[in-house]
Amino acid sequence: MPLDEEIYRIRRDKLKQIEALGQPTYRTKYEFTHTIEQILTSYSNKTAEELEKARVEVRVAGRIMAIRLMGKAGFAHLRQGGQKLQIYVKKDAVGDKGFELYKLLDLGDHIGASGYLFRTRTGELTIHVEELTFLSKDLLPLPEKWHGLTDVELRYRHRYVDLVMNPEVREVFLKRSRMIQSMRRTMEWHGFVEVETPMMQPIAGGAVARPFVTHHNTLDMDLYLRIAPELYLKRLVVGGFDRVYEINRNFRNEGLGWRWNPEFTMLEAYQAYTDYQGIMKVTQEVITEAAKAVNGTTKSKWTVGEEGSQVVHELDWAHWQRMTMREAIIKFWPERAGAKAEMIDFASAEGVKKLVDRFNAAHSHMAYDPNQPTGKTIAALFEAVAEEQLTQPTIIYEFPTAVSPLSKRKPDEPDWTERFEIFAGQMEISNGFSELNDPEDQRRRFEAQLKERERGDEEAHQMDEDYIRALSYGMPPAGGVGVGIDRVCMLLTDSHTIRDVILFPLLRPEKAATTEAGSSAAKE
RNA sequence: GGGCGCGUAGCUCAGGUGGUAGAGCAAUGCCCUUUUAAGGCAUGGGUCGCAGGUUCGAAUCCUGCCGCGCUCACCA
Repeated sequence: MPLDEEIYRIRRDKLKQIEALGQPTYRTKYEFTHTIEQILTSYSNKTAEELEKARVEVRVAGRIMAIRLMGKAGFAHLRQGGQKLQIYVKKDAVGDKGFELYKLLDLGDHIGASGYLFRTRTGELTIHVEELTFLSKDLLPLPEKWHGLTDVELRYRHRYVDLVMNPEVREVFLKRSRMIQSMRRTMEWHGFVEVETPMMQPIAGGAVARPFVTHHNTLDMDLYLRIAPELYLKRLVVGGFDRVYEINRNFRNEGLGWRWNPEFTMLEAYQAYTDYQGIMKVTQEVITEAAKAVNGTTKSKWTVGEEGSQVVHELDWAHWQRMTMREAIIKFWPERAGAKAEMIDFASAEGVKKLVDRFNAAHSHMAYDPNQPTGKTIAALFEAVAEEQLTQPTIIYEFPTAVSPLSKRKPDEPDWTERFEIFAGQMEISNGFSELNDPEDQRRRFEAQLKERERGDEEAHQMDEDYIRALSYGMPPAGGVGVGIDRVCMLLTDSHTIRDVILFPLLRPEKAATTEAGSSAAKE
């Protein structure tokens, strides 16, 4: 019999013995007087004498994380709400039955304990237990107490165990919660209304990505899980919601990686009567306030590099660097690539091609397709040259029209749009622009995207006639933005994989995949 | 998808250049009424990821597969 089955059986037997002691095995509730955190904050500064003089009676509940039996007395550590408190169980104090119960407890069990506070010889604040109440049994063995659960796969697959064993994991998700609360507060403060728009859409629009497909039986139609809420939120701006936002999941059927999970959370917002500069200001404030809510300061640590040669950056969320995409390419132009790029180079396809040639001669490779629009090449060049240099929060603005099918053009440079992205820690964390509200221009942009699609770009935007109709009813000028919540959370918690800020990241199924793949391979 | 690495007890890990499996924690029994990675004595626990191959003999060598991690390309 495998060990965990044996332990399971042994612990079920103990459960029966516990019942025989008169303790319901899965009772419905336990009235506690204090959380463990309350006890720690209220009594940590009380001396042994003070606790003795004015006895403090408490009832707490928690999970046993350590247990030490010494003949006719014993200790245990209870954890509840992320905090730990020791209890002391003495046969004289809890009686024969109470002590029998104590001896039947295992690591991981939930119990209630009532008694009074005291300090042990070593000074640790402890409950002197007078009554033990059994609450729930852990039938499966917890991981080793010292190293905890470190196997990354098990940590993600058995997140519940990860959370029990690794307090710092719990802390990251508490910070994530505080971060999102703060973002909602800031948006509300600015008069934005939170809405929910479809997750299942007949046309997957509002971004450039491959969608997941699903099917509705009664209507017999294919639907796409949304890749962005953008086009629906802008329909709401048409409808008179001047300030509107949504915090919710997007789904993109693409690769996984340290910054990519197929479902991820986005804050997306639209503000009427402003442009990309206006929405940029709101976005900066949302992130600055979130940083404060998470870490109590606008600074956060960002550790880069392998263990041993680590560099710790201090990200400053109150000071934002700013440059146009073209300025960024010029600024970060690598010395190895010869003469620096100049503004004039971006004005023609030939100029851009020369830049790519120079860059590729010095570096390894940047894909270049002479048939694709020049703007697309410039954007690719930016990613190759500058993106990995962007550690501190940096706003990059003015993007090529060719890669910005939903943004308004710059009045003086129609090949460029009023669009910005925010970068930090080598990641894009936000994307915003002055929203294109000319329905005829929008139709031409969609048509240009359709051409890209015909050229084989599966991710190019689809035509959305209803969206054009909405614009035709008149959308006020507006600025809009999306903020990648998971990535901001990574940056604010010094987490270097998106899986550490998503409670249940996508993994291959545990057993089924193995068996299925195995059996189909056997058939072939 | 390509490259590199990993998979041994419930957990954290040794071992491995071929000779049939080890530690600590966890578990079980006994001792112990202020311990704290409690301690002491004893005991149980493994298809060494899966399937084939080489061999008298495979955890170890070879092949394939599965899973995981890192990395490159595409993507927020």
